[in-house]
Amino acid sequence: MASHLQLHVDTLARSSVFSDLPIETLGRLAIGTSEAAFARGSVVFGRGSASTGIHVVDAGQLKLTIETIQGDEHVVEIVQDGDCFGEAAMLTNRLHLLSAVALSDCKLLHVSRNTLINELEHNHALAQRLIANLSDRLYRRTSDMENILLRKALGRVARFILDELERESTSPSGQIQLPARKGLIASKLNMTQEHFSRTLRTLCARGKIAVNGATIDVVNEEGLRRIAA
Amino acid sequence: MASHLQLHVDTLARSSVFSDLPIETLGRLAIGTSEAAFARGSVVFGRGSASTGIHVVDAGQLKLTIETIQGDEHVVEIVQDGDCFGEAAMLTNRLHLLSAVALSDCKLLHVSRNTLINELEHNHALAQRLIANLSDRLYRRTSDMENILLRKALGRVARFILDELERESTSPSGQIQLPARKGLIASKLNMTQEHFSRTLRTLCARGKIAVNGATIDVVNEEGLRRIAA
DNA sequence: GCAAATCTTTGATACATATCAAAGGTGAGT
DNA sequence: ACTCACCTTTGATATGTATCAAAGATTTGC
Repeated sequence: MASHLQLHVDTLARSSVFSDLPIETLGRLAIGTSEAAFARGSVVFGRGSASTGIHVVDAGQLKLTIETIQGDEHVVEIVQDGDCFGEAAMLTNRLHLLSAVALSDCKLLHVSRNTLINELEHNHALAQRLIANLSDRLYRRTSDMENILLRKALGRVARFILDELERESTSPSGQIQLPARKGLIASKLNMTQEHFSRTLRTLCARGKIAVNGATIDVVNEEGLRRIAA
Repeated sequence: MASHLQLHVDTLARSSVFSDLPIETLGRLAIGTSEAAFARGSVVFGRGSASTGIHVVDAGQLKLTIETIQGDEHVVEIVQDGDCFGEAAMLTNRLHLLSAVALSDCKLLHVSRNTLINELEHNHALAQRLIANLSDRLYRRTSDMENILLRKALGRVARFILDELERESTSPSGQIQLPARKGLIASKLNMTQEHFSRTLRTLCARGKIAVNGATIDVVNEEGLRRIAA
């Protein structure tokens, strides 16, 4: 039992929201935390369901999507190790707008609403972490909107590649790995898979990039920048 | 001087973020607060500028937009009395993604970054208000994305009208007032002014609504709902 | 209350992107 | 290694929405 809790504490400490919080805080949160595995393709929560708490990804990858009744979907975000999701619905006490679906087998931690709300009642450090988390999310969401609404397909893809290039300062300069299947990225960029594929080829034809499966080499960064302006 | 501060305290108390906070908190915030008037059309802050604090609308109406260098713009939000804006850039300490432009003559309060950050350092009630404010904003932003990305023009306009209908529980049932110029609403719904105009006429032709200037009567709510599905 | 500026509607046309269909790849499980 | 399922590419066509242009309708400022 105690070791169970200790594992949860460790996992929480590795997440972006809860890292660096006092061990006592994590201990109290861990009591209201449960772990669950989700197989590839399973739905963690669906649009319109009530929020029961916040989810933290321990392992695996998930997509957060908005969907129509007819089955159209749009990927809003792809989350993985250390990310958390479902905060907005929990904190506003409203129904989930997004659906969360496992893209690979996942291990998730679930911190219950009550536990978090109670802790938040008197824990100022936690409140500050949450503020940082929410404002960052809001900022990035605004940035996504900017990319989707202001640019045409060619510019959106160019911007996406440049953003990835910046995020992956680790890998060999001038090369990125697509973070998910192309169809999902296309969806996040608000275009069809087919159109994404064609757009990538256009960028190749213009000598800006070279595509090799999920690997993209940026041949002409300055040119990309001009397209993404 | 003291009366100046008192006025700021009153205004802050009328805003959605700061209302119901202890008078002492508001007093401290008021010290770092300045008031400014902005004429119609003037820019409060532009995209890419550094955040200096948070803005609270005392009177007037503003648009928050994302813009391209070429001058294309998209309205992200229309703010007015009691609303505040600029939180995300301030709290993440990043540059403004949005531009804020006065749609009418405005009176704004500006709470400086330092003042707010300092107060936030030890004021838990304020932190909780900020969390509520941010999560609500994030939730609504997600909802906007849903409307823009999942529906075609006809559906977006239908959804917009239904949302307004719900917000305006005050006015005579089945009637709404457009909250801004049509061109701005069109932009918020990610379509041209021309297309918005045509879409409105289509909804009239189909017997769902009746348009009279900025007043829209909902003739067939159920039909609208079907279109907005 | 009138002129000027600004907003809105309408029409004709062009373009970006979606959709449908089918072939080519790639990877997982046996 | 082989098959089956799934992902990706390519092609042909359809459609939604933007753009350009100009006439009406409001609102603003003097």
